[in-house]
Order: sequence, then C-alpha cells, then structure tokens
Amino acid sequence: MDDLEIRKAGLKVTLPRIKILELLREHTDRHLSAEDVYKLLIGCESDVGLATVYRVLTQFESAGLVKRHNFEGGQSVFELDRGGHHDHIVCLDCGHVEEFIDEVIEKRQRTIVKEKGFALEKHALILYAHCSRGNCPNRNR
Amino acid sequence: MDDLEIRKAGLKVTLPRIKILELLREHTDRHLSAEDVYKLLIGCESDVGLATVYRVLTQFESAGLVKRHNFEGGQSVFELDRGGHHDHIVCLDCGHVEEFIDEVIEKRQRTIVKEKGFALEKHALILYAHCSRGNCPNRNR
DNA sequence: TGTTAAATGCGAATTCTTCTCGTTTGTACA
DNA sequence: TGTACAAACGAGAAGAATTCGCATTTAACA
Ligand SMILES: [Mn+2]
Ligand SMILES: [Mn+2]
Ligand SMILES: [Zn+2]
Ligand SMILES: [Zn+2]
Repeated sequence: MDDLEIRKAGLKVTLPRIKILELLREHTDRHLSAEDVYKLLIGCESDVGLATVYRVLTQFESAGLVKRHNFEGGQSVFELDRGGHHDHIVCLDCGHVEEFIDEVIEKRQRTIVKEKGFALEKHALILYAHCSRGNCPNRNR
Repeated sequence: MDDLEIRKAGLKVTLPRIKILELLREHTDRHLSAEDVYKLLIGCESDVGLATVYRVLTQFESAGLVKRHNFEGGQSVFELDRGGHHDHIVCLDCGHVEEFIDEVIEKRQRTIVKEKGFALEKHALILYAHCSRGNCPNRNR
C-alpha cells in the first residue's frame, strides 16, 4: 500500500497522490519531470491534471517522499527519495543520468562550509559529461 | 577598453555589449540575473532592451567571457569569467553567495567520472546553507 | 450517511526566456 | 570619408515551465 507513506505525510490519500507515488516507484531508474509524470498518467483511466501533478510533487518534496533536481534545461526533475543521498552525472549528449556518492567529497563539503561560518543545509553536485554508451548520439570523439 | 575582448570574441563592438561588459566588470562581487543587468542599465542614458541583455549574455557565455549559474529559484545568474573556476555557497536566507575552490573535490570528480566511463565537460557544485552575517534575516538558530 | 475541510481539474495568470521583424548601426572597402 | 550590407538592436509577441483562482469533487471522521 502506498497509502501509509502518504498518510504519514499528513496528506489525504487521494487517487492522484496514490497514482503519482506508484508511478515514481515503478521508475526508480529514471528522473521524471512533471510533464513526464503527467503524460505517463494520461492513458491511465481517470485523468490527473497537470496542476495537480505539480502540486503533489511539491508536497511530496516537502514531506521528504521525493527529491527535486534542477539539471540544466530549465525544468525540474523528480525521483523517489529512498533515504540515502546521492549526486549525479548527466550526459550532455543523450541525457542519461548516473548516480554516485563519494564520501571524500561529502566530507570536504562539510569542512568548507564550516570554515566559512555557514550551516550546511543541502547541496547539489552535478557532473556534466559525455557518456560512452553505444546508443548515445555523440559517442564519437 | 572593453572593445578588445568583444572583438576577440568575433562580435561587433556595439554600445549594449560594451555597457553590459562594463557593468559586469563593476560587479565582480555579485552574481547578476538578466533582469538585474537590465535594471542597472535603465538609468544609464541610452536604453538596452531586455531581449538584447539575454542575447548578449548568452553570446558572452559562448565566447567564454561570462559564466552562467543556475542556482535555485529558476532564474540564471551571470558573472564575469575571470579565468579560474570556482564553486558556490549560497545562503538560503539572504541569498548571499560565497565562492570557493577545493582541489580535493575537483580531483575526486575527475576520478569518479573516469571510473564511470564518462568524459567530464564541466560541473556545478552548489552548497546551500545558512550564513552567519549580521544582516542575514535568519541568523538566529 | 452527512458534514466539512482538503484536494482536484480546468483555464487563466506569472515568470523567465526566446523569437520575429522592421529599423538601426558597426565594419569593410571603395 | 561615404557607401553597402550583414550584424545587431528594441519592442512586443510567443513559448515554456510553473503557479494561481475558483467552482466542483472527495476523503476523513463523527
Ligand atoms: Mn538520482
Ligand atoms: Mn561565482
Ligand atoms: Zn550519452
Ligand atoms: Zn544569509
């Protein structure tokens, strides 16, 4: 049941919320934009409005159920928050995303912030690169 | 003369371009949005259109004269590219930005990317934190 | 099952950015 | 120095992503 997570977040268990959470659970491998979520829900019998998708994703973010990322390109993408933090490598050619976590970097960040007299809240580290997958449009060079 | 840099970039030396570059040189301490640049140029006798500001900033970016950053908040900010790379700490309360460079982190990034079979092109590391400046609205807690 | 506040869907509105197009302006060269 | 022409400009329309406003629906709980 998805219900529990939603209820725990203090939100009413509605069909749109159940379906969006379900969908995110089915795509833990991808990072979905609001538009992506909206389109994936379109065939799915009862329709969910785009505004609702945005609202629900934002609420899920506040509730700690999903994470939002702002990669280049202007639109936010979302993924289920499965607890552990990770950062991202994004292929500039095909958009493929890989995740990683590096404790050396994480620790350095904390040190730097402390030295500067800040209190670290969160961070975004995105490595833009060219991947080497066979189906990547720019795998040459 | 600002003219040289602009001409070297293969761009015609026009008044808007001179003024925008000048303005960025006067504000190396800040990170300006296109809107910021536009407003700062408004009093300044001859008017520069907002579309031109966007166009010129994008051209300067391609020419390596300025760097664009996408901090949280949806709008791009720009700063003069003075050669050396650096990353950013952004105060979530007052928007104050501090810059830093950490060779340990830079090196780890290169290692990680290589391990994953990518070719690193660039990266964005932004630490979101709470600063400790007296005039910061949320300096408490 | 009825009441009620919360949530939804729709379209309008915002915000940031880019495009279109008629006009202006550097630049190369006569 | 004057002319020709591509490049650049300003203004406003258009576009893309996101949020808002509001009438209607729905989950929660008595
Ligand atoms: Mn991820
Ligand atoms: Mn900077
Ligand atoms: Zn790729
Ligand atoms: Zn601050």
